[in-house]
Amino acid sequence: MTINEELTHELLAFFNGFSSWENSIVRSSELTVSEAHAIEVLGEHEKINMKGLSQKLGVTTGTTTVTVDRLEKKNFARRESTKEDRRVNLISLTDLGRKAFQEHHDFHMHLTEQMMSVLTDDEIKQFLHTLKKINAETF
Amino acid sequence: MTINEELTHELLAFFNGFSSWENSIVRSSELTVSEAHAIEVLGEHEKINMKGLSQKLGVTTGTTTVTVDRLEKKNFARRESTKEDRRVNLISLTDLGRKAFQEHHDFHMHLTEQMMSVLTDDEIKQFLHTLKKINAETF
DNA sequence: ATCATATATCTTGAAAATCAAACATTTTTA
DNA sequence: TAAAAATGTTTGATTTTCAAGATATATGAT
Repeated sequence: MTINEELTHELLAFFNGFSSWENSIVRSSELTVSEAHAIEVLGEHEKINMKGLSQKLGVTTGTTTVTVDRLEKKNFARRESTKEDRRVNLISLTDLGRKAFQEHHDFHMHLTEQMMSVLTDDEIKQFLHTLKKINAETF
Repeated sequence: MTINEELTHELLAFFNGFSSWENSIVRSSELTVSEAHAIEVLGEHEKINMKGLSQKLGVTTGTTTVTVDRLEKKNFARRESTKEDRRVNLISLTDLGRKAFQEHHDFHMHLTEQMMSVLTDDEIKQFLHTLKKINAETF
């Protein structure tokens, strides 16, 4: 087995593990999966338009319209149109949405802590450095 | 921003990036998303039962029943019951399923290569080592 | 051996998630 | 200004999912 095959295997295991964890967290919360994902992104942007949100989520804008519709209906997010470009809707979290974000974010922080607890300080630093590089160059 | 917050942020970005990439790959293939995920898992196990497959995928067994139904209908996988425990179905890929796995796996190998191309050899080794540790201890 | 409990899987009914394509509106470009 | 491009929504269909209940089988305690 080449190192790239090993890496591919571990990356997939990591992705599936992360995904399973996320699903079980969301299942026991007030949010649906797509709502949670959208809130994760919205929590890191003061305001973001539909196109940008769709790209971050990796889905079509049509799908995002549906998701944001539901977030608005549940009072987690709001749309706001802009003067500069009247086609654009800027999405942001409401106070309630921000609260949901915090709760979900806390779970993620716990997961991170759990993952890091098996590593040395040097390994953690190196891991962060590598992740940053990969994210910046690949995604 | 603490290092754990940074890590959480980068992990989420990594997960979303990986997810978006996977979606766009699958969209341009003959497989649906859930079929592709199931095939990814099945490709790494000679045989696996419904419960195990469900856990690997992070979904309920009911959902997995539907997915495997479709894989069987499309002749990508087969169910096989066991003598030892007659409740259990062992799932495995057909030749056609194995071919689909290989094609999909090749895409993953390319993604891995692309990600690794921005790292030094040492960083790659360290990254693999860290991933293994995290997967073994966390998921 | 029998009965209660646990386990593995499937079924059902409903909701959520998704896409592609068509549409409306607005902006940009030629 | 007219055509092309961009942003977002709608539509119609399919896929994906869950929870809860049903079925069949296995296990454990008596």
